[in-house]
Amino acid sequence: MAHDERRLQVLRAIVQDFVSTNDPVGSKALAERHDLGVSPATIRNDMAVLEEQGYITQPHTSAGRVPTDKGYRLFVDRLSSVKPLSAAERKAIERFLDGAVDLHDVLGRTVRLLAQLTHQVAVVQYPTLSRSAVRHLEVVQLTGSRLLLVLITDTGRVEQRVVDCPADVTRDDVADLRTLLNAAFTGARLADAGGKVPDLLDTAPPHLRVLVAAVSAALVETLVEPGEDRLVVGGTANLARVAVDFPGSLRPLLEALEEQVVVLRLISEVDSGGAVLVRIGEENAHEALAGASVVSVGYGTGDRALGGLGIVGPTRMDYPGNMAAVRAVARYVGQLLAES
Amino acid sequence: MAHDERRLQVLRAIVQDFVSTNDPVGSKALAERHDLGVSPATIRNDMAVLEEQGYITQPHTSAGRVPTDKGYRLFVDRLSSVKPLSAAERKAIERFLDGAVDLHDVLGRTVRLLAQLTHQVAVVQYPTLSRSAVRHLEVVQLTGSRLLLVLITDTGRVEQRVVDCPADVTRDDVADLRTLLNAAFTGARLADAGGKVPDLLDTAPPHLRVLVAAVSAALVETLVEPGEDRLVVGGTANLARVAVDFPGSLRPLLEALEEQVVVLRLISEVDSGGAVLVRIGEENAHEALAGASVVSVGYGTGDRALGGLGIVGPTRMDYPGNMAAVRAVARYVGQLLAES
DNA sequence: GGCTGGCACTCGCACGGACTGAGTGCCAGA
DNA sequence: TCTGGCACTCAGTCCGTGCGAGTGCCAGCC
Repeated sequence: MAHDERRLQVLRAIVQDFVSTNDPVGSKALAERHDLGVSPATIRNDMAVLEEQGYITQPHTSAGRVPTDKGYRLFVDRLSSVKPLSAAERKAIERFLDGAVDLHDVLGRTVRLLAQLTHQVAVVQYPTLSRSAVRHLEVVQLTGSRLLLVLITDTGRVEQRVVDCPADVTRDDVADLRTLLNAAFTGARLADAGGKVPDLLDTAPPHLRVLVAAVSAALVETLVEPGEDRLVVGGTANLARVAVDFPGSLRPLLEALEEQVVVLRLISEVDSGGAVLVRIGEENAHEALAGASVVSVGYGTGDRALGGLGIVGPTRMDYPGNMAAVRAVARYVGQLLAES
Repeated sequence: MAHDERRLQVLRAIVQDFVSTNDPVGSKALAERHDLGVSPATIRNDMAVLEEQGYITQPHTSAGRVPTDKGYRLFVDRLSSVKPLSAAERKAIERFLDGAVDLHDVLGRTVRLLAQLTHQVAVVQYPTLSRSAVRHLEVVQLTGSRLLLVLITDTGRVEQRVVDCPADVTRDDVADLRTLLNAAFTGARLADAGGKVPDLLDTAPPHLRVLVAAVSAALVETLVEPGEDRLVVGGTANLARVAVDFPGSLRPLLEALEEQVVVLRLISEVDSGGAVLVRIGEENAHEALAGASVVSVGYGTGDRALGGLGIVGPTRMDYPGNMAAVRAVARYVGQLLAES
């Protein structure tokens, strides 16, 4: 029906205007600013229907309309077209990320870049350990019985863990241990590492068994520990800019961002197909994020998803633009990590 | 003169009351809440003098008085006594920091702890590389000509850097390189590393010279690079709580906190004698911090300062309490790092 | 049947005046 | 040198009014 079609145009126009002006939008302004081909009165009728269906709402009786979460959802799903990045923006991404010197640097730059492109808070997850493979394991002796185990993954992540051994170990033991560990684990996915421990223990020379057991335990623990899925957050200053969209206070949101676990869950639940995921307002489940939207996507090398990245902002945000930025940055980071 | 003495008591009372209530404090309230032994009228005379001297000011004509930066300065320097931490707080520090599993973890816990104790934004600097010593250097071959150099310091910091070599290297070369590097640098202060490079180059076998040169260059670069002085920031949610103390917006402050360089300079300029440093309002030089105070102190093992840590908050803060907390945490972190 | 112009109605908000009360400075007296 | 008294100042609050944006509804038109 032609009706429905026009009503959707009206919804789109409302979202666009509201996002850019932050004023509830009325029928008259809408008719003036958009070529809808009908009079304000007709738009009013459409708005009444849209409101009844729950896509828009009025803050108070004599005000214009504002999109609801449901309205934004419809907008994102059916009304927004892909907004390609400008050449300048693509250029900026390259310029910004090239010259990064290690993983820490790459992710630090990524988060700043994303915050700058979207004017929102950006979050980037470190490549998940469980999906990474072992590039090298290093054992450094700290004292007689304390060893430092250093894990280097193929994604460039470096993790360390102090291991206390039951007894003093010799320099030769350390060297043997290093050889054994690398033979067993190098190239293996960390997710599979746990399964290799029994084999390793069987083949290890008896006098090293205890040592190998202690060190493998630390290794497996390192990757199982969910706290080890790190997160980089940046651009919180952008929150101050949009403070007006968060009545009450920014506090719950800032707290949620510090509570890495919460954000981690959001960011790491990425679509396996590589699509950009948008969670709007109440869809976020976590209370502190009820007034916020999260745009996230997985990044990876080739077919392997390494982690997630995305942005957090008010529900009143430029979804098409932010989705494009998030996707572009993820793609570029994926490439960058594949090279190294 | 007894006069001066009482005037200082009045200033102290004003600071204490204002910090706890955030209301400009008047002569009557002061006389009621503190045993100054004189009438409000007398206090008014003292206040007039204090105002003339620039220690306090009135937001508007018919309001009470508020301390100026200069007033807080006098309070910190002469009027505040050390406020020992409660047993519960000491206990909390121990409980919080024990069980940390690596340096990253220690500093993460420290920043959270400090934010929680002081209800302010906390910042902790990673142990400065230049003051650390090399515990171990590891070389991992990524591809034929790309090496990953991993530096482990005696403070538990692990840094990595990718080194592109002019030509392919063999496995034996890598092993030799590792031995050479560790022989030359292990145990040396990183600040002295640059000076050891020429010697190392002289003694290195000719076929390894180019390799050693490339890798040493990367090493020296890593430690010279000031960007490598990392920072952990936490408790920004506390800013929202004290938003009222920052009239314009939190934005400049949040930006300054993200601009690590700015904060780094503040935090790393610590007193060599180990005293807690307080910078109040305008004393901070940096514009965005004009309305903020910074309380910082160096932490270290024994006589060696490794880095700085501290808090950032509104000028209206509990100086004695925060100074005590910062000092206690720094002391504990120093111990913790000395052990490992 | 759908669109449009007209119209009465609602209600948030900005403006302005009056009031209140906390706090001050000053002065005369103890 | 301190104190009580007193006149004065002025930010914040409350309240009433007017304005204007925006709506819903209805009768008429295509």
